[in-house]
Amino acid sequence: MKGKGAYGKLGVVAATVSPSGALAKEKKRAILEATLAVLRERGLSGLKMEEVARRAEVGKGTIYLYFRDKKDLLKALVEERTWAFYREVEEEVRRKAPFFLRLEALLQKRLAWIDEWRGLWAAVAREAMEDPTPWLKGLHEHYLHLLEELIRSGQEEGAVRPELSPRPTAAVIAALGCSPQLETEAYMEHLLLVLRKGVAP
Amino acid sequence: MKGKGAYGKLGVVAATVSPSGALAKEKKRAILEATLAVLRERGLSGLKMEEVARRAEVGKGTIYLYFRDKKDLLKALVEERTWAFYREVEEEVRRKAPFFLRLEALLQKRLAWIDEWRGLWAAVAREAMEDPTPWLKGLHEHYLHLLEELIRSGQEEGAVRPELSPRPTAAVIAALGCSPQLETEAYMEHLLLVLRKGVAP
Amino acid sequence: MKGKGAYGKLGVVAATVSPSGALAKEKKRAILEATLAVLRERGLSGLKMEEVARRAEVGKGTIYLYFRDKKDLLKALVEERTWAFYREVEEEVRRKAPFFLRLEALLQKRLAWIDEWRGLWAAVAREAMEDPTPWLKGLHEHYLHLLEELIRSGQEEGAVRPELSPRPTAAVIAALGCSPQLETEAYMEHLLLVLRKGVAP
Amino acid sequence: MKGKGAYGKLGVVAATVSPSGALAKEKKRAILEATLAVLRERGLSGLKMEEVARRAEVGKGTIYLYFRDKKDLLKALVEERTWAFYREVEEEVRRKAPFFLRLEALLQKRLAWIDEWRGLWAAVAREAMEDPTPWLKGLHEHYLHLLEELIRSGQEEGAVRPELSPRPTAAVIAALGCSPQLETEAYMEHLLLVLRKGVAP
DNA sequence: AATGAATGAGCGTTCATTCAT
DNA sequence: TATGAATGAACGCTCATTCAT
Repeated sequence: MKGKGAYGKLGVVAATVSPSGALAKEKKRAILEATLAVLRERGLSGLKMEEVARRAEVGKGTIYLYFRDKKDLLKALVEERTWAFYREVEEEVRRKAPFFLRLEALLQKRLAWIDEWRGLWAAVAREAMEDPTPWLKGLHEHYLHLLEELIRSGQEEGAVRPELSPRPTAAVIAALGCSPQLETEAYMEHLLLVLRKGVAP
Repeated sequence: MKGKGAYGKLGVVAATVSPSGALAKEKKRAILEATLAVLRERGLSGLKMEEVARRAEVGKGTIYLYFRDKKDLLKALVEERTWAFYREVEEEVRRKAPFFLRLEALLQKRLAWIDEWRGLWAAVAREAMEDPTPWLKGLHEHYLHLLEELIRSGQEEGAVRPELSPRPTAAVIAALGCSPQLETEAYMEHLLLVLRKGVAP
Repeated sequence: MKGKGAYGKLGVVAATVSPSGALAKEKKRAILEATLAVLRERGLSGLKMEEVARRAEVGKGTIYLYFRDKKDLLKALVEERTWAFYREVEEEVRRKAPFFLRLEALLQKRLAWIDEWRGLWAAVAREAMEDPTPWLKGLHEHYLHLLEELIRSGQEEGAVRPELSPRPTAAVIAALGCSPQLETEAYMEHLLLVLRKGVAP
Repeated sequence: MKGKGAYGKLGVVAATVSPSGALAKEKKRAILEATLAVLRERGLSGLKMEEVARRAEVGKGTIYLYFRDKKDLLKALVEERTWAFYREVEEEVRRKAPFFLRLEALLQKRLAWIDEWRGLWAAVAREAMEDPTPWLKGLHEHYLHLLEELIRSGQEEGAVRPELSPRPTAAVIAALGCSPQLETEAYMEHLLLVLRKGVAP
């Protein structure tokens, strides 16, 4: 935060200090990907900037052209990955397909996402932000909205019991896979049982 | 030669049997308690041995009389707290009381436990152990058994729908509060609806 | 500036965070001495904490028990050395001895001091403080006062021409050796000529 | 292989003869000027090549077309500025004008020069050269010669007391403003008193 | 000639761990 | 048993320098 003054003569001062351009985006992506990979393999305390650089095949200093510091890198990672996941969920929710197919695909994505983080998501978010609580709340709210939308569309489609209120049901679905130890099979079995219209609970 | 020098050649590793005695136990407890407090306040990367010592009102070196190193301290913390929680759950499960009272008390305890860790539980466990997966699986299995036992006793008591299989239902209950953002109210509402015998789902 | 909280049970919280005690003072002194030595040999950009530690025969981390950071170390050095010099000057000024003996001794001390810093004094002061100007002004004012006192005592003693005003004369003496290149011999010759009562200028 | 790699094998060191041409000279000047500006504002440790480039409105790499490295840049700066000052002094010394006017103008220039460097001159010189002492001595000798010449011309003109030897007097004048804290008013007062012929000292 | 993205050696600083007391 | 001053390996980050364009 020292000398970010306007560079060059053109007023095209990028929003970030980062190098701009198409292949710059590519490099940024590579760094984020490497970060997650190291995080999964070595855990939070095993996350060293040097190894991230090695993994991303860039110089150590290069990371600092794209991210202010380690904290900023983690923040970018958490945000980017979380929104990417939500975009996928959104797509799935709005896809033209029978409710239970969409539900299953969505749950698979959720599990993949959980697995991707190995339970470190919350801890990384805490490292990344001063007070992560409001941000986390906001994210979760967004997720719940998507799931509510899914339930409603399932009810309109006639696949889901109409007497279920969307919000609590969404909350239950949201809980899936919060911990890597959950028995996903059993969880799904329960969901199918509870949601499916015309089946005795 | 101070610092992190070679760990005792000739196997003369000072067996960390810990000081014995009653007030020694008390000191150990104070250290573990301080560790969790610092963890909650400062996060995983903010956990410094020095601050733990200050909080526990002992010297920095004293911690090393009770725990081999930081990793060992974390391991002890995770184990101690987790088993303490399971003991409470067990007690609740076996208490002589109507099913739904026990269920509610249990869910409250679960929420308190979740809140206690602020989502750091998994990350701390990863710091503490080389390969945490089997250990975590074992723990969770134990928890599920307790919940299954609860469901069964509820069915025997006639409070829970007999057609629910205990295992999947236990899995759903176990998921409660895995993330601090879950809507616990909604979650409970859903559970009551689904479990309670004689109520249309 | 993180956790300076009260240590120990005794309320004897030292003014600094530094370890207190007699041999602690000794260590602090050794570090400061080493700092100046490195500074003289390697210049400002050649001043590495590691070499200071090696020179002071302490561990690198030990320096940080006595000084907050490099800047703080430099600040302590500048202050300590400067005041030490002024104390010597003061002693000389007030010594019971003929004026010209005191003047010569004082000028020798000044030269030793100048040589000690190798012209880096001002640069080090700038590294050490946010805005060094007022502090420098204050120091110099103190020095000028001492020299004025010297002139006046010389005049009372009858050794110095009474028509010289003390302040300007003090300013001229203060200028001696500001740069290591000054010809001290010539400078002294001039001073003797100008000051000595009863000698044609 | 980027970074600080081996300096051209086979002696293919791009002789830093600098780009030639008129506007090339202009660019070199801009870089030197920017260097001094940054030095004054941020001090020696705050002197970053990047900021120099920004100030000079050239690319960072461009600096390396005109100067071998940072050290070379500093050396060029010290030399250029010092000689420029001496040229001004020389001009003043040889100007056709009454002695005391020339003296005053010279002292003003000296003060401006001192102010320009903010006490960093010696430190910068030390950064710039391996062993700066002989070079500094040479410079100072040149300055003293000029001042001696001034004194002599003042004596020939009949304005300066003939009994003063030029060398010591030159040394005293040279000392003016060696430190930014000197009381220049007082210093001048003293000089006028001492030098002016026909005035009782 | 000019540029600035990329690099990595190097440095300041932290903090888990030891051990003399 | 208890302590905290001392240590140095390790890590985050900087910035002079290079070189493809």
